[in-house]
Amino acid sequence: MAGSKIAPGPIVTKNELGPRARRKVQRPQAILQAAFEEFVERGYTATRIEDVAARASVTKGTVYLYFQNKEELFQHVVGKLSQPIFDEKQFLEQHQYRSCDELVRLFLDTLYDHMTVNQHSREILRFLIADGRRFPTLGSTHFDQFVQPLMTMFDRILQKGVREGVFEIWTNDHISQILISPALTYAIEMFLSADNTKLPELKIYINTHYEMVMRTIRKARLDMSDTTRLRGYSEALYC
Amino acid sequence: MAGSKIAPGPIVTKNELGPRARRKVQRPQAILQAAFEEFVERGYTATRIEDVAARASVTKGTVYLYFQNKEELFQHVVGKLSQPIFDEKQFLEQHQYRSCDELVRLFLDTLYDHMTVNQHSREILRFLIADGRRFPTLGSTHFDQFVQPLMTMFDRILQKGVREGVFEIWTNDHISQILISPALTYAIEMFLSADNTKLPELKIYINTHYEMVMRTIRKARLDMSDTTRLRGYSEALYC
Amino acid sequence: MAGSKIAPGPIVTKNELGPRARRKVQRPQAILQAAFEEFVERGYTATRIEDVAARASVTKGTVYLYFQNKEELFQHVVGKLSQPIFDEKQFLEQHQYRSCDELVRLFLDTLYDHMTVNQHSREILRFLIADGRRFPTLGSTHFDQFVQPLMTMFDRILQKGVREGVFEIWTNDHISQILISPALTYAIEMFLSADNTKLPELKIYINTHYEMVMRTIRKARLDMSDTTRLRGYSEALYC
Amino acid sequence: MAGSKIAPGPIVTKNELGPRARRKVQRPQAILQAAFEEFVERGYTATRIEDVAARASVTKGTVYLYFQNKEELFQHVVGKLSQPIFDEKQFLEQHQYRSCDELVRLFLDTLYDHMTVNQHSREILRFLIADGRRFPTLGSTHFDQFVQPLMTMFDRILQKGVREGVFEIWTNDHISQILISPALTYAIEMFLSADNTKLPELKIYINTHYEMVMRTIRKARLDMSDTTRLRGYSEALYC
DNA sequence: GATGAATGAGGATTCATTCAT
DNA sequence: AATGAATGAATCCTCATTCAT
Repeated sequence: MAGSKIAPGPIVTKNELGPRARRKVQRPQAILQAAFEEFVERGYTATRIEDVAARASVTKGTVYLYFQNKEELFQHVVGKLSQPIFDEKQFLEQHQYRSCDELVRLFLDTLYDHMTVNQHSREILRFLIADGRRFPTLGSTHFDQFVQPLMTMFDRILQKGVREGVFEIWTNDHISQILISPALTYAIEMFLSADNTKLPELKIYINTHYEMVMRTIRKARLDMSDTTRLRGYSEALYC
Repeated sequence: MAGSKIAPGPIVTKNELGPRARRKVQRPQAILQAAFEEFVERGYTATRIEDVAARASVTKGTVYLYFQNKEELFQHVVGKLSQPIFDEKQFLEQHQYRSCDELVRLFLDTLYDHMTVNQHSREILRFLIADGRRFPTLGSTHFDQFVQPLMTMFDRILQKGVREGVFEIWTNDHISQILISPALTYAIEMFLSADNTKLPELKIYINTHYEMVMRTIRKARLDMSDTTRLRGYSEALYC
Repeated sequence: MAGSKIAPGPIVTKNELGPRARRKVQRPQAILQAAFEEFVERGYTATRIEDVAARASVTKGTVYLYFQNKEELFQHVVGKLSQPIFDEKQFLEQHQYRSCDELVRLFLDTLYDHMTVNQHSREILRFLIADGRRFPTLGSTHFDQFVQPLMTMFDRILQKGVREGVFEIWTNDHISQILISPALTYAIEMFLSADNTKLPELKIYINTHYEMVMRTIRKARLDMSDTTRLRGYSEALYC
Repeated sequence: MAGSKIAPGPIVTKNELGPRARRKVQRPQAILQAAFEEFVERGYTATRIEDVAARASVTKGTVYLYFQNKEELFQHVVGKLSQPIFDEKQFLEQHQYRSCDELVRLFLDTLYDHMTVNQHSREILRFLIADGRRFPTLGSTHFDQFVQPLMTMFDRILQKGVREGVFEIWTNDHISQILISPALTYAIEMFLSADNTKLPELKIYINTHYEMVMRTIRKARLDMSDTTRLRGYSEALYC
């Protein structure tokens, strides 16, 4: 920009930024974070730009310095959240020597962990549902960017299991979606219960979910005689 | 509930109501219906009382004749929706001679049918999620009135199956909730996909869901040599 | 509207309006008048709806009850002003026995009268000039509705004079426009001089204007010895 | 005037200015020019300092370095424009041997030329009319600096004609103003017609204007018998 | 009971102006 | 001298709510 010609302030030889420049980089981040929190707390319509600004410790005007308007701000917030929560390749490589059963368990653990720990991954759902009508693109965008990758990865694990003869999938119709569903239910319960009093204890919930998955897809081995088998590896992974 | 004020006093066996009285009874119903539709379409904040009024073919003032304010109107709308979608006793009596497998299937069919056909049953979810923060009571109210009964009924079916020796349930922790989850996922997908292009075909989806449930809970499949393999432990857990 | 069904208030048999209805008719007029005055005083951009409202003794909201937004209000104001200031047929019939000289004088008198007495007829010019860029349609609309009729009428008078042999017009090019110009100059001076101190005295100004017109178009003056001096050439040009 | 601060200190006979000093001189000029163009395009209120700055290739801050605030900037712009468009003495000396008829024609040609070619001379009018109320001094200032000199010069030509016995002025009341009026009308039409489609062809318009003037003021000579006299000199001057 | 005109608090957005760099 | 990030007053417009008819 024009600034480069004039080189305002010290000619920075090192890679340090002046306080102005540093702030200019941080501001939009701070605003996005503040906006996220406000949107989460109140929803799109009820969120006031002024509150976003206050939370980011700036004033109204500053928000408009970085974002055209409220809608654009919202889109940016959601866009940032829609990023895939974990990298497929990395996941598979990292755990390439695990059994398929263990992969399923790891997948679930990672998924619930994200949902629980990472507020972002969870609250985006609320946006999509609450303001989906107002921003029709959001839904499909998020689906492509966030949900689809999850599904695909789970599918890969299933297929791996099938190839290795440990899983048996009787249909390809929506099977991943159905098997993952309890995680969604849990997420939704999380924001339905204002106080988390009635919320299921996560550990136990995952156990049951995992068991459901395994019972659904594990190949029935004729020579099974160890009734405690299910317990074993589950406990090995999850303590 | 609040509905009692408004509820048309169902059983008017004798003399019909005069036109005045009839209107007095119908007006609030019409307004509630209109409000429901508007709230569904736009969410709480974005819904304007005037639009509700117009949709109900009355004027703003009239709305305030029957409801204190916008918030009360909303509460009434949600309250009305939260009523259980199907009656447990009736369901069980009606199908008392069915096998447990069939009961599960019937339960699922009924559930999906309600969600698909009955906009109310589906959209209430959106309310809860979208405006849950604004109305903290909603979540738990709805849970008690709407979700819990569903859960309980499914539980009864499971228990019946266990008693009859066809189902085997290894845990009591959230099992109903987890087994029903795919229905919730479907509902959410319904309002996330603006156009219903990508929506799974319902029949197939239910089939997979049903299969998942049965594989999870059905006692040792016939083609397995050891049909009793899991019994002991399941009974130990489930009392 | 809905009101008719219910007939609010007394069933008015005579042609009296209730206080509400009466106000409803008067309000838009009052708002338009107030808007006109504010726009005149400050121009489009600097005029605040709230001030318009205050001047009309209502509140902001009421203005928006009758006009979509500021721009529409402005358009209405201008539209109302653009109406022709006097009726051509009526003017000609009313004065059919006057001499052409008298008609010219009457035309000028009427024109200046409107400009002087009727603030509207004068101030519209300011709008067109000041905010013409913002509302491109205004200019041509006003020209068609307001200026063109004036011009046409003046033309008719000239032609009448030519037919009767008292006027002689050597060209058709913009002659009306040029002969009327001093009125425009006067109008503009009127709003350029904040205090009307330096303003020409109207009567004298019109006299000079009239004389200018007559000297330009009157056929050979009587005190000239050669009354036919210009005839040939004028007829050649004007057909 | 205010211009003195900014005016480049006209007579720099000796040593050239260094780049710094040169910029110090050029900046305000560039800003004034940019401001002029923006004010012309949008009017006072709708013009944003930032746009002025951008057009002058500087930043907002720089504008405030040279001008206290928006209003002062505007005053400077108008002040600069109000300078007389042509020098009376120069004009008269330059054309001292022309006939009075020719002087009138020359005067008109110069006037229209300025209005047409020189955007400044024309647009100042728009300022005065559009924002006259906001800046009451503007009107009279401009009148004194711009209009009055024009009028006076035209008066001088008339008086010269009278002295030489070719013009006959029957009154002193506003005669110059009235005779010059068509030029104003033309100017106004220029900015009323967004596209210059309907605009009169300038050459022809001036011809008619000139003819009007001459018919109004030329002394009726008894011995006139040459009906083509008017054509002659008009064509001589204007081809 | 019903109406709908009127209200005015509230929120999005703009932009002149300041000032640290 | 120049920059441009930050400010916040100002203004348009909306809409829940009231109340005279």
